[in-house]
Amino acid sequence: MSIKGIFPIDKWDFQSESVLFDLPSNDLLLLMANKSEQVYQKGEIIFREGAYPSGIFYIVEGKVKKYKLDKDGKEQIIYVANNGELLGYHAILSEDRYPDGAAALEESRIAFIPREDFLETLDQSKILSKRLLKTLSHEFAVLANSLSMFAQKSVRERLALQLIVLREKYKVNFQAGMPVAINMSRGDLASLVGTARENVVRVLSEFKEDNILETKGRKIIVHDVEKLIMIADYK
Amino acid sequence: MSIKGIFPIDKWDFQSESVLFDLPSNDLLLLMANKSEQVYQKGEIIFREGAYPSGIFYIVEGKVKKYKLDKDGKEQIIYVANNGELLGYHAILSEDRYPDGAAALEESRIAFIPREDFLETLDQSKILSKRLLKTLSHEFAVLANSLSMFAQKSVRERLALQLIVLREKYKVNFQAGMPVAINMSRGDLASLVGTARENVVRVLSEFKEDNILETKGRKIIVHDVEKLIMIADYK
DNA sequence: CTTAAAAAGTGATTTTTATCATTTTATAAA
DNA sequence: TTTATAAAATGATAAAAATCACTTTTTAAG
Repeated sequence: MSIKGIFPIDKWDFQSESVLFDLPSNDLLLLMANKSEQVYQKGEIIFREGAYPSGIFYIVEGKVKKYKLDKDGKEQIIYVANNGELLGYHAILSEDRYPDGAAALEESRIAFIPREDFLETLDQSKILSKRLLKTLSHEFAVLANSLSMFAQKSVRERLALQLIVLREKYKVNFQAGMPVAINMSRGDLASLVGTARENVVRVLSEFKEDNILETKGRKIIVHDVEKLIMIADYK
Repeated sequence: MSIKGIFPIDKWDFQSESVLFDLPSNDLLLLMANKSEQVYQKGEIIFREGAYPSGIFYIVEGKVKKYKLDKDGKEQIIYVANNGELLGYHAILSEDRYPDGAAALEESRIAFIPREDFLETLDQSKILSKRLLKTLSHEFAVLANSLSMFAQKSVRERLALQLIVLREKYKVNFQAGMPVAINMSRGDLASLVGTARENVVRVLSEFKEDNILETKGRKIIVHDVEKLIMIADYK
């Protein structure tokens, strides 16, 4: 059984991979006319919060964290973007600066599309504009969910929830029953869950005790998603 | 001096009032062809989270809370919408159900625009579509800010911040130096700040001690916004 | 392989926040 | 005005989370 039957994954996941999917070839050609691809190393910054946007990015392969830094430099991860997702379009569309920064969570291949090409294609393509409206409204729902999660759930519940979501993102060539390794540092996990590193480690140990998961170095292998779903949803 | 010189209010405020402003009269006529206006009493529900959207709403006069309920019925306010703002368009655009509920915070006059009229106007009006893209991307920035606020700031800091924002929303015919009364129950304030009612009361008492504000019954009159800005921004 | 540096993990303690019990004050209907 | 009801306020205590100090393990460079 897919996770969709037992957990509402789309409440926690953007759908920006559907923006370019099967776009009319005219539109796609125009959009991609001057694209340039680049490989970002793990930890490398793609753009910084507050910078003026020069274009949008498409994740060909890899994972990217979108985050904000507070004035003490403490990082809060807003979202983990995966293969096929777009980055940086909010700033262009809102005619403002990047509302958050983006950095590679692992070695990632990312295409850059200049601002002008994006805006021109948008101007010509009703379908692109419709899809962006759809994606952005869905993102609103996702962020509203995250918001109330932070306001109302405990660290234990939030960690359980993020592990469920991350497990989906770290699936590659997944087959039922196969283990999934979440390869993320405790620091990043802490900044995603919104707590201190030590608390993440402690709750992970509890989860190990309860045979919910095992850790191999930094890798987290989830064995019992159902239990995580229980913990995330119920007290 | 306006608050904009000393506090980035647009980081915390949507801009959906600009969506319909000065829209070409053709578009506006089409959109408003079948609008119907209704008065909602304080506390009355406009739409419920999870319901299928039948249209969008325009706040002619009044204030509306957008909120989510957790499974124990505990409320989390996502946003306080004011005069001139639109409601309910996310659900229509994402072709999904309402991601949050909406209820009147005070007696409010609200216009309803049927789904079909909204979609038809959107289909014909490039400018409407552009404005929605701009508004939605800006909302992303606002929610990202709220998210990291919840994850990183203390109750005291969050309350200070929300009081600054609410003070702007409760300004009517404001002139420099004039007091502004925030007329909101401690319960609603608590669900906006994401804490228990008792904590809101306690922090408000501290603020009274420090001559930052006074309370008259449920009304909160802010005397020293600068101090609130200090508290919200700095430890 | 060895080893230095970085990351993960543990324990003790403090601080913050939530919860529960109760009193005081405001509000609005009779 | 009186009075019942709801909301606000206060105090004590419990629970959750943050912080600090430290040890152990992992990782990757030489």
